[in-house]
Parts: sequence; C-alpha cells; structure tokens
Amino acid sequence: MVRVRFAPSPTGFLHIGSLRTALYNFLFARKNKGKFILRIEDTDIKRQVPGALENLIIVLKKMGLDYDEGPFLVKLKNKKLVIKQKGKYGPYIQSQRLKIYQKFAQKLVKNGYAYYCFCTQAELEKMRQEQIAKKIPPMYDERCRKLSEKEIKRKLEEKIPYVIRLKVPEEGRIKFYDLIRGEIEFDFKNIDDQVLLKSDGYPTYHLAVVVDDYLMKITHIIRGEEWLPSVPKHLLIYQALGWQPPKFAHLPLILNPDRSKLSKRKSDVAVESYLNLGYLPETILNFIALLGWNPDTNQEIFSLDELIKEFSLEKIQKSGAIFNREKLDWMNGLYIRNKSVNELTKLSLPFLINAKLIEKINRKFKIIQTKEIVDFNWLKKIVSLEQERMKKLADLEQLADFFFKEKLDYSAEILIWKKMNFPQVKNNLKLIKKNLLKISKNKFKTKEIYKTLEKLAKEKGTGEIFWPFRVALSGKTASPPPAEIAEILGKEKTIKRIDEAIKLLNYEDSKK
RNA sequence: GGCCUCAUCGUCUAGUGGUUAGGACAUCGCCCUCUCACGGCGAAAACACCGGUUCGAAUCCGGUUGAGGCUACCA
Repeated sequence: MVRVRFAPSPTGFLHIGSLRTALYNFLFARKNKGKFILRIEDTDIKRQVPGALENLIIVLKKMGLDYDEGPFLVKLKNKKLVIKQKGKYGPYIQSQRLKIYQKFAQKLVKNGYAYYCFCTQAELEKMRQEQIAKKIPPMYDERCRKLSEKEIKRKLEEKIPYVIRLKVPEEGRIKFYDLIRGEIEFDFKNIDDQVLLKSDGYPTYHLAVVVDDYLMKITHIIRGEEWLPSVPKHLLIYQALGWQPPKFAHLPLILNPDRSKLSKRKSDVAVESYLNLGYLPETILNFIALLGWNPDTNQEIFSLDELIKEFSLEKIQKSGAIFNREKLDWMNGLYIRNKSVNELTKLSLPFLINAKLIEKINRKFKIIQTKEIVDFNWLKKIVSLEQERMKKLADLEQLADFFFKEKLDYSAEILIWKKMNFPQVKNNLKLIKKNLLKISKNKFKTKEIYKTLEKLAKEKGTGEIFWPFRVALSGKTASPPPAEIAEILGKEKTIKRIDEAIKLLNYEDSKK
C-alpha cells in the first residue's frame, strides 16, 4: 500500500513549490490507490508564524488537495476554527511528538550511532570562520566525539546544554537509488556529523523526518531536490535504527526567471496571492503539474482526474523549470473562457465587491457610484461580454469599470477616429444620438442598435461611427463592441454618455 | 572552495541510434474587424562545447563549460 506525505513547515504562506510537491504526492497516492498524508514540520521555534498552519490547511482545501490523514480545521458553533487531526499514526504535528524524537535520539546515543555535543554556538561559529579562512570545507571537527565517558557524565551532571549529533563513519561510501535520478553516491568524508536533537529538545529535520516517515509507514518520499544532499544522513539513521528506508524521488526545482530556486525575493511565491488575483485553482494545479512533468503527448489541459490517470514518477523531468507567468495567464484565460457565464459571474462577484464597484444588498447588488440596484443577471451580461478578454478574475475591474461609473474620465483625443477632426466627430456623435433616440426603450437591444447604426455607418464610414460611439460609452480605446455595451447601459445612460462626449469635444474646441 | 544534480527554440517540453528535430506560451506577419479580445492561417526560433563508440548520434560513453542545489542547534 502506497503511503506518501506532504510535510511543509508552517512558516508563512503556502509556497508554489510546496504546492507542486503536494500535488505530485497527491497524484501519486490517488493513482496508486494509496494514502496521502499531511504532516506539519514545525520543529523550528524561531520560525513559528501564528496562523500559518490554519492558512496552509485552508489553501490546500481551496486547491482541492484532500488528504487522508493529518490535521484539519473544524468550525465550532461559535464560529471559531480549531485544529483536529485524523489518522491512526498521529499526532501529525511534529511539535506534539517531541518525546518520540528524544527517545530515538537517546537510543542512537546508547547504541553508539550518535553522541552528545556540548559545543556552544559561539565555539562552532569560531571554528567555522577559521575553517573558511584556511579554505577547508566548513564541517564540525568532531571534538565532542572524542569525549570520554567520564567527561560526558560530568558535563551532563553539570547541566551543560548539549545537542545530539549523528556519528557519521570516518570513511566509506554510501549509494542509493532515486526514482527520478537513478543511482547516487556520496563519500562519508564529505558528510557532517549532523545535529539530530537541538539543545532546546526539538529534533532537527533530519531526525524528525526519518522517525516520522518510519512510524507513519511512508513508502515513498517525494520532495524537492534541495533534499538530495541530506539523503545519506537519513539513510545512516535508518540503518542505525534497523529500519528499512522508503523509496526516494527528488523533484526538480521550480525556478525564478534567473534560474535560481523560486523565492519570495524574486517572484510571487504565495499560492494565496495567485488565488487573490483570480487565477483559478484548476489552472494553478494544471500549470504547476506541467512544470516538471508531462505525459509524452501534446495534451496540455488536464483536469485533476486526468492528471491522476496520467501521472507517473518516470515522466518527471530532471532539470528545474522556470515559473512562466505568461503561460499561466494564457492557461487561466483558457479556463475562464471554458466556464459557464453563470459560474464565472459567481466567481467574479468577490472581485467586483473587492474593487469597490458594487456591494451586496440582500439578493441584489448596489452600484456604489450611481447607487443603482442591479441584479445578478445584469452582472452576468457584463461578465459574458468580458469573458474572452479576462486572463484572471481581477482583470474585470480594469476591463469593465465603465459600467459602474457615474462619470467617465478620458481625454477628448481618444474620441477621434483616424484623420477626423473634432467637429466631424461631434457631428457624428450627434447623428448617432439622433438615430438612437428613434429606438424605443424596450427595443434598445444590441441587434437593433447595431442595425440602426449600420445604416449610418454605410454613409459615414464604419470606424467614423463606431469608434467615437464606443469611446463615448467606455472611455477606453480598447473595449467590447459598443452596441453590446449600449444595451447593458440602457438607453438613458447611453444617450447621456454621448452627450457628455459632445460636451467634452465642445470644451476642448473652446480651448483652442 | 567542497559535495551533489542538471543541460533540446526566449520559456515549458516531445524525442530513448536513422525525424524536414514535433507541440504549447511568448514574439512577429496575415485574415476576421470601429478598437481590444477571441478565433483562423503563417513565420522566425533549439539539440552548450570537444572527443570517442557506431555505417549512422539530440539520443550511448568520457571530458570541458555553464547553471542550480546543499554545505546551520532552518526546513
């Protein structure tokens, strides 16, 4: 039975790279009808961030990566969120497992695979500086490894703070097989006597990960390539404890545009911020799945179910992949276009509200600037019009703000079509107005409007009519077709905006 | 510096000894068109380098170069 885990540290927001690791673990588990486990590696007290764990769980849920074991959130009657845990191998939060790690650390010491180290941080730092100055690789010089039983006993009795270090063999080599990279070999002489248990009683990653993966019966460790160099240490611990190690698969890194490891400094790495911009969860999953994996076909669009069906570790790439925002935008646009207008409108609502364009009032919506009350269907028309133009949900604000504005703010210049002049444009706007006025209010629909103006356009020229009309309605040089905007705006507001455009032209003319 | 990993268009990738080196994003051009977008058609664009092995190498081997990761009482 396949059992895999996603084991993040809750040090802030869920990182795009972590999300991909989670995804691959999830896919591998589901593909093989195994279990997917969430384990929290919070063994560094200094990096604790309040609320980070809750946030992590929420984002994972939004992304649809369900796990079979691990911590989850429960909403109490008083609406407070509490963390509970499911699964029989728990607790799944490492800070709640301290005694377990301490027990195994002591066992390693007792059996001669690890030792007490009483060096202070200052001593270690000094040693490191000297080594760097001498241009020798900075490594622990193992001075405490040579301590006599008596000395150790004395220091322990004196309550001198200590750490427990792994006793790495002086010589020899260690070989292991990685499912993605094949055989990898390390020389013990390059491996440091790693600290396993810190002086505060917390384990380091290296101890905790081995103990938990064993105790939680993990069969495959799928994690980032940055862990590759620490595999020998882990193997040594497995050996010392007499445990069978799981299989390893080290994923290629996701990279900044400059090819360094994807980082907060150089890129937007928080999954949440992509969600907040209106990238759809299915886009994000699809996109990062393809960052380092592909199924040998030209298919690029995958539902989560399709990903599960197609996924295999063998098809994972060995080299890192740059996180390419442009392709993400394209893919998100594609997903947006494939949504039903109804669903897309629902998804867009929070963005319109957040942009302070509308607010929700009971089952209807109030346009904040004009104080008009509109319904869902009216918003749906707007979304439908902008759907093919949206790359992400947050784009709607820029794209469609003119529907919600009391007064448009644009320069008269943009009303001008090609080589026309102000009087000509003004004249055409007057003609447009005159013709639109003939349409009755209840017939003021796209088709009718278009038909009416088409006649005018035949006489005056298409661009000469539709361009100024469109700009008058939208205040933009780029927008959807004007007849459709006019229908949504309604006859009254359409005429008003034409009047305002004429006024604007008059004003500009008078300045000259 | 040491150790480890990696190397096909700008980017993501297909390719596992014989291909006009394929696709997608981005770019550019054309069509559609009042604009933008969508859509359609097309163009430009890559096997890092040097040696082997082989009748034949993007593909196998070695080296060089380059890039990245790790080198903490962080994960």
